[in-house]
Amino acid sequence: MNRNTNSLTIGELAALAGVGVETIRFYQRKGLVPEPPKPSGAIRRYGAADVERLRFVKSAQSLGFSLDEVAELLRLEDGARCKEASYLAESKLADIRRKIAELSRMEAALSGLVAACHVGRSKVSCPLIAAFHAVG
Amino acid sequence: MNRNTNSLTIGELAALAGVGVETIRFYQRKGLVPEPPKPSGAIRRYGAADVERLRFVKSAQSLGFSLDEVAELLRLEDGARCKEASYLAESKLADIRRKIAELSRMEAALSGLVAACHVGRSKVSCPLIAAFHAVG
DNA sequence: ATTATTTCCGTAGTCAGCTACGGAGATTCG
DNA sequence: CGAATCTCCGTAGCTGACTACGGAAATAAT
Repeated sequence: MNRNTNSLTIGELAALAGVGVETIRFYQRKGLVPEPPKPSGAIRRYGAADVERLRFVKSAQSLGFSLDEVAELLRLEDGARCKEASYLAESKLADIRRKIAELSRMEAALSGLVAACHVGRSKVSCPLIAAFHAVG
Repeated sequence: MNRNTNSLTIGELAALAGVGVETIRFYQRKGLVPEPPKPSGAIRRYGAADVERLRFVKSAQSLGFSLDEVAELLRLEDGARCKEASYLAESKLADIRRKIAELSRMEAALSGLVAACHVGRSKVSCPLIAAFHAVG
């Protein structure tokens, strides 16, 4: 499993990244992941970088980013021009920080609930929504 | 705008929560938000709690929770039994903490990129994906 | 070498989450 | 009071993100 050799078939890539083969093709059509040239016969080969890229797409997606937004994040990874990259990065940073803040409020509310449950009695009400009053 | 009076029509509720009227009806059918009884004529009335609940749904959704998962979070809010509530809460807490950890790695990677850009020269590459190598 | 997988590629179907439509009744405005 | 606006409810259509299908060509297995 050499880091610089592209020895994987699309099926192996899919298995390693935890997605379906059809999902990879779909992402290729959208330009989210590269469609490498055919080295020998008629079968494309993939490497470790492709596995990581696919995992990144899935992670970002589970954090509430749409595929279009993931594409923007990937443009940063791919090394856009500094000026525009930093502009886009700042905007994404704001998104990310907002998400972290909201999740932190959720976490506080839920861990409070769990703690109250473990202690025992006490009126168990879950101020999950209340934790969001301060949000935008 | 009294906190305990339900004086809003569905249209006003939608405007305050920043969603469409049809979206509210859709959520009512799914059981995510209550469909109050008709007080006088044939028109339902809503209050501040409904506004907060809708905002919560939208927030949770933007953090990568599906509507089914949001429904589970809301069951906690609605005061499920302590035993089961705490079990579900612990599981959701794990989700939330994983999301926070992933977002924090993203944040570190991106703010590093922005800092490098502001400093000036230096090869601007964005190790966004690399920040995820440690993830599960 | 023949059979079984797998790849490739295009097109079509599926599911979640809305969004729009239509028509009857309720409410509000001038 | 009459017209415009809104609500109610059911059903149908749309977008994003897959997922399945089908048939030819390539590769792997026995």
